Amino acid sequence: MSEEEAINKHFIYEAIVGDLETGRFKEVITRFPPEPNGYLHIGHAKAFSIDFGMAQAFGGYCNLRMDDTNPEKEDTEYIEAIKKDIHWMGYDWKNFCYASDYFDTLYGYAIQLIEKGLAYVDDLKPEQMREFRGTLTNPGKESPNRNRSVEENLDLFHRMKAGEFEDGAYVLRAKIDMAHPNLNMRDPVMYRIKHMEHHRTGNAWCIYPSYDFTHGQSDSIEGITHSLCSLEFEDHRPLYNWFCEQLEIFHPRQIEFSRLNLTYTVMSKRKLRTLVEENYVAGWDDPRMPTLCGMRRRGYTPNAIKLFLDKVGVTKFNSTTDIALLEHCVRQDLEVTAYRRMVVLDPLKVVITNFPEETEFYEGENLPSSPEYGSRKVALTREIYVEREDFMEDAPKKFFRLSVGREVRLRYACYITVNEVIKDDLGNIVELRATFDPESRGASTPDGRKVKGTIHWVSASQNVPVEVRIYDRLFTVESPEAVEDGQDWLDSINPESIAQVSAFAEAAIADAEKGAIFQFERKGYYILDDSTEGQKMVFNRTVALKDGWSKKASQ
RNA sequence: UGGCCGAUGGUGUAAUGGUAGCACGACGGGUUCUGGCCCCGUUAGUCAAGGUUCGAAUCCUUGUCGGCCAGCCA
Repeated sequence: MSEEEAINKHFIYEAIVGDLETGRFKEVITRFPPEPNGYLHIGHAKAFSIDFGMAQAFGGYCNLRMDDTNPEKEDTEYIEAIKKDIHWMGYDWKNFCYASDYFDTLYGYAIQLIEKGLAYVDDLKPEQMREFRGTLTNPGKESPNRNRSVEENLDLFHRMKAGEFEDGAYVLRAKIDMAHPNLNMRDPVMYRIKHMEHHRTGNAWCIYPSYDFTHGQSDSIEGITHSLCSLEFEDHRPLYNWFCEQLEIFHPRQIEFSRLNLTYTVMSKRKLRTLVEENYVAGWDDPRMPTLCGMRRRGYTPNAIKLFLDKVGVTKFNSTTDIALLEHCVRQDLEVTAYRRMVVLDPLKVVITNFPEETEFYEGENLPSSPEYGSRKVALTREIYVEREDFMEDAPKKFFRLSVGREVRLRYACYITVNEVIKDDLGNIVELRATFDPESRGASTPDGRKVKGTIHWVSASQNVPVEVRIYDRLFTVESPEAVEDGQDWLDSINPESIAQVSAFAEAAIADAEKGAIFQFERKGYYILDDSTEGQKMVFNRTVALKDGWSKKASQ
């Protein structure tokens, strides 16, 4: 179920096998190249699981490289968060690098291309550049500067670097083919002028290389054999290859796969940022966010995420995975790892009238399927709380819970039967009176009679009051990004994606450490929030248990 | 009406010229000290049309539909 599981032999795996067989490469070295301008989400987790996973599968290694070629957008704040999230997922990199480590080398490469007559300095304004580029259906026009002499290009490029020009005054472009059907090949920009401090190189540079002129060469410098990326870079592969060929440097192979999309959420960095900045959520690590830090706070485990990614697979098909699959995977993981505890979320008092004054203690196994994990003592007293929804006055025949005259098992403890319903002046049920069968202590009876229903409960006097945040899907529609005309994607945010209730937990919960995940029996999985302030514990609901009853009842 | 890529049940995928399988979901049943887990069953698919072949999801052609590309973003 974990790392021992056979690896997915997807098309990239097969491609690598092929490369090893033909001798194109002798080893497998990959890289994960995030831009440090946001937090990692589960889509990134798919990407880096492929990067690290393929390296691992073939006995190679993977580098972590910050793609920091644009000082406008990047921030060191994100770098530590990115490292933390990758480590959390259980991966480690061989080398930690920055694209900015290669600025000197890249500058040298640019000069080589100029000298070969394959790059030129252009002073076309951005609007002109757009005009000259042509359109999808029409070829572009060559810039009047395209045939500058090598000497002049060299001089201008040096002066660009020396800071003689304003932002945008000049760019360095590759000289390829203005009529190329792939627009990326129509003399793409290699360097632009930005008088801006860089988080690592400070003010050493006022020209910065573009993605296209950085990525492949960075891969090459690091000896990356397989540069795995998402589908939108397919169109850039010819350019990636062109630079490697013209520069005559080590030539990695770029292979593209489709990104992960999930129903009921959004995955674009821009939209996630909007949710955070416009306070639709409490932050990047809000448990409703698909960010790794959000999912961590929500109670998703690395193993659950890996299980999920494994089921999603790796293809070139643009797909949207049902979030129900992710939810299934967390349940699958937590089912066998999360200790059971009883917590009543919507309390209704029950007085067991024939119960002694003394507290009785029963054993509740932490993990009923694995007794070796031990048990805890559960206190039963004369007054207890049960879930309000577990009582019904006019109950249908199939309602296997509390109702007057119906015997029900208190989990781990004994059998009780409600015989009186107490209401307030408004007719609201405020308390139940019940009796227990002394013979049923231990949750079974000598006569072996069956009780169909078992409910969870908590002592009314020996419990721990806790706060519980019940999270649900962030959006009410499957595809929040597919907005109709006149609608805004923000309109479909689920107003009920968070609800907070005060609950009573059994005493054993008091020992829980932050980040501990429990199954609140019959309800769902909950994690003790890191930010738990004061003495009252706060739990976040990871996911509800499947509920066959409410499904049936609602039909 | 440019280029590149893609298309298998509702969803995500497997089958690499030889019985279309798995998982999720949905539905029905069994079991049960969690209406959970587990077990059993049902549902439902090769985008279309031609061609190659003894045989095509797979190869070829054409078409249809979908994605990406006209940042001095990545």
